[in-house]
Amino acid sequence: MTLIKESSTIQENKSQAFVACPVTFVMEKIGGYWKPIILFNLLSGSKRYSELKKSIPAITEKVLIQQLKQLEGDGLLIRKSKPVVPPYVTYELSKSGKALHPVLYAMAEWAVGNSGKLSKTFSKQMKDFPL
Amino acid sequence: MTLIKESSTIQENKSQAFVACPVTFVMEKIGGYWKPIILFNLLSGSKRYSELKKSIPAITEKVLIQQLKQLEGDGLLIRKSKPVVPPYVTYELSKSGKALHPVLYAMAEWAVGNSGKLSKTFSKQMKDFPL
DNA sequence: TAGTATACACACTTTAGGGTAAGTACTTGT
DNA sequence: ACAAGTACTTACCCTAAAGTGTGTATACTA
Repeated sequence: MTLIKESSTIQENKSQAFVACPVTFVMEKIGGYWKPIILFNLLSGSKRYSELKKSIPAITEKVLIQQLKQLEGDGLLIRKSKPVVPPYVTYELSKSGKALHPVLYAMAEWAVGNSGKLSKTFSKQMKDFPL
Repeated sequence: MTLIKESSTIQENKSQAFVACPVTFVMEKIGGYWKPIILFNLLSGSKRYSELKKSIPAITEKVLIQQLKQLEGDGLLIRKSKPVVPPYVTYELSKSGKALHPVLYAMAEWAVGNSGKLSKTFSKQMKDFPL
């Protein structure tokens, strides 16, 4: 995790917007490209690290843990590990993580309605959407 | 606008996730850091370029137009310009842009409920939330 | 005549995020 | 003896996003 330069204008700009706009606050937490996908995959319940990997084949291991750590740090999910060999680690949504359900759901609904050709694919996914 | 290298693994990864996950589809459209904020500011109605700039002081001009162009390109908003001097350009949400309202609203609600100290600030903003 | 306002455009630099590849520790299966 | 599985970690590199600064056309105003 590379440190953030204090003089970074980007960060200053972000923190400006951050206090002013609730939507930006959300983007700070789940704005990373993979985060919504990870949360989406955890909506259906707790999963092992390896299960997540299988669910999201396109993500690399480094990025997956990186994002998981950040989400954990932001209190959106909870990591549970059993002290066994081989390791057994599960991730599940925290209370505020679960509270994101309406957001993810609204996103998915919008995708279904506004994706044109893809809508059929998405509609299938929506059938499995955990309500 | 720099061209995207076809061999880019990132893009391949993204397009993989893109077809598989509705949430990712949404992130493709509004995933940029500033896009939700811009959309949020346009929810209340059409605005001139300069008004947007004032509403979002932290964004630079370059990034603002860049994002506006992308949003326009993705069909989320409509640009209208009057052929006068000085120029008079307004931006407003398109139909699918307006359809994002539930998403933005869900985000804002989540922010109000999960921001701790900031919740008061956000609650004030929510009073002005265009329903 | 110089200044102001508007909505950009362009070139250049910085930064954060993400990708690649390799390694670790320990046990179980062949 | 050796590979395989598990959940990571580390070091290095590349790219896309974002920031900085300057320029432009035109009309109105002081």
